[in-house]
Amino acid sequence: MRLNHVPATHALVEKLSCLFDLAPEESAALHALPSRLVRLAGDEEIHRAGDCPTSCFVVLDGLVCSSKWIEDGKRQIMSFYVAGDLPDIRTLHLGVIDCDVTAVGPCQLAVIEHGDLQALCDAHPRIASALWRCTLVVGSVYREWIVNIGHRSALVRLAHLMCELMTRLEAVGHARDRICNLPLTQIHLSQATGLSAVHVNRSLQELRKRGLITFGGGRLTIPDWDGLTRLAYFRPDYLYLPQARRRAA
Amino acid sequence: MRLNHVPATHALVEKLSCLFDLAPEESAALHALPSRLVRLAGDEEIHRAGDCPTSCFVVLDGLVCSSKWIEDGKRQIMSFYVAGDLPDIRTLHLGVIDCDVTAVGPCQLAVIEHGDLQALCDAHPRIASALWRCTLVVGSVYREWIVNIGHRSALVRLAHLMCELMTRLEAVGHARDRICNLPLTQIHLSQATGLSAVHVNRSLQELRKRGLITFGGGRLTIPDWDGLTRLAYFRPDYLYLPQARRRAA
DNA sequence: CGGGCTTTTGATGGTCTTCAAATCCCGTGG
DNA sequence: CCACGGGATTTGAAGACCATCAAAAGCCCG
Repeated sequence: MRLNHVPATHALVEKLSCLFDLAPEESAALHALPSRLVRLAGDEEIHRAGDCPTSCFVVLDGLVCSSKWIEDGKRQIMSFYVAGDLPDIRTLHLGVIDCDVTAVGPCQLAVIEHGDLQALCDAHPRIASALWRCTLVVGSVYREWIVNIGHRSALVRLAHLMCELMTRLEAVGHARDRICNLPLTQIHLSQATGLSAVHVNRSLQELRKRGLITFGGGRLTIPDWDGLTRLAYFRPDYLYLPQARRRAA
Repeated sequence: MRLNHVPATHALVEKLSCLFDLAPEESAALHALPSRLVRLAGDEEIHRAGDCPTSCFVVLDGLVCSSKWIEDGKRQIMSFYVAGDLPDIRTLHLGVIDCDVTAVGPCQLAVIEHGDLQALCDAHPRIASALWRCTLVVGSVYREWIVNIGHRSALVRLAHLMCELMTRLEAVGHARDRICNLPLTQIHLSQATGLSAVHVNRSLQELRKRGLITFGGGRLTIPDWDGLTRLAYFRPDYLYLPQARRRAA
């Protein structure tokens, strides 16, 4: 809970400078943004549906997800968030949050008070625009998930999710050579894809048998990237990844 | 294609005044916003995936949807838009659009150039915030669709969609007494729910047999609202409908 | 009246779910 | 060091739900 101006600043500058050239005063404002560092163990709840948070956070490290509990005791995961993402920035404008937000594995977050973030947006419209844009990209990912869950078979659905996560982790430098840490259980995967855990298990075996992935122990490897993307019909356009700076990092 | 300052203005003032009290200068700015009226027949394409639109539009009347064509020639509808909605406002910040936007039935739209909308946002941050909020609500609807498609049975899935559309149409005064015009075919419903058209047909019959809905000929009636919402586990929270002003209209 | 789209019906089969139990894995405590 | 326990993974078998294929019937509009 100690005050620490470094973490959020760094992650946000990193993120926003991919979207547009930060002016000196914008950089300065970001550096002045107060934030506090929070560490969480796996499966810790950050927000519960119905909460009215008064702060937002940036994921510095680890994996976060948003989910809803369904009427029959099942859970649907709606999205994952990786380093640099702002999972709950919408609470700045919506107030009540309509889903749970949970740390999947051990996480490091930088928490920013709504007031500070709002002041930043008021003073720097281009930063506000960039944050707006971030929420629009998240919306685009939702759309792709609707496609994935609505129309694709279990095998393809899982393959697509693997492609997405690997691509997003690579984009922020958390994956290299198609290898990344991914603290997901097969149960998480079943909740994210709308499949039963048993069927996820069998589909994963099939993907492994085809030599497309290695997955287990919190680690994902994709030895045959072309094969997996072809199977998954994966086109990364919907992620709206900034091309610049990616390789430089 | 004629210039007409009335339509977009009126719809936007209507929409935004639900979210916050418009200051006189904000009202004035909205009234000064140039827009042109466009009428479309059913099934007319507004944007195609990959386009880079230079304008946005407000739905004045009718139904619009966004959709993607899947690899095997099928189509997934990701969302519907009713009067007052801004289906493509994200193009203001994202540039390329990643899905098709199509008129479902006959529509009336008010088109606004990106430049004019951007100028409005620059000059009036509270309007920009309100528009941002609108895109966040759309995101919330996406999340609920992921839940719906991912975890609910065909019958419940359709029931939920009916509840959502009726609620949204009522909120903008386009439904009364649980009756509304809804120019959807069963094929549209199948594309929106990820079900086969045949199964949609059978599920609709079941809903009718239970006395929950009447649907056909472009018209939806829900004689047993409580029964339908109970079946669908429908909780309208995720729509973030403004309570005020609704009844007054 | 005819053509095209939508809706409806029937029959079959595949994908995925559910239930149940065994195995594995890993951290904990005796 | 090993026994224990709980969660995760794996396997098997049965059946539900939904997709697919095919074709008939209904409907609207030219």
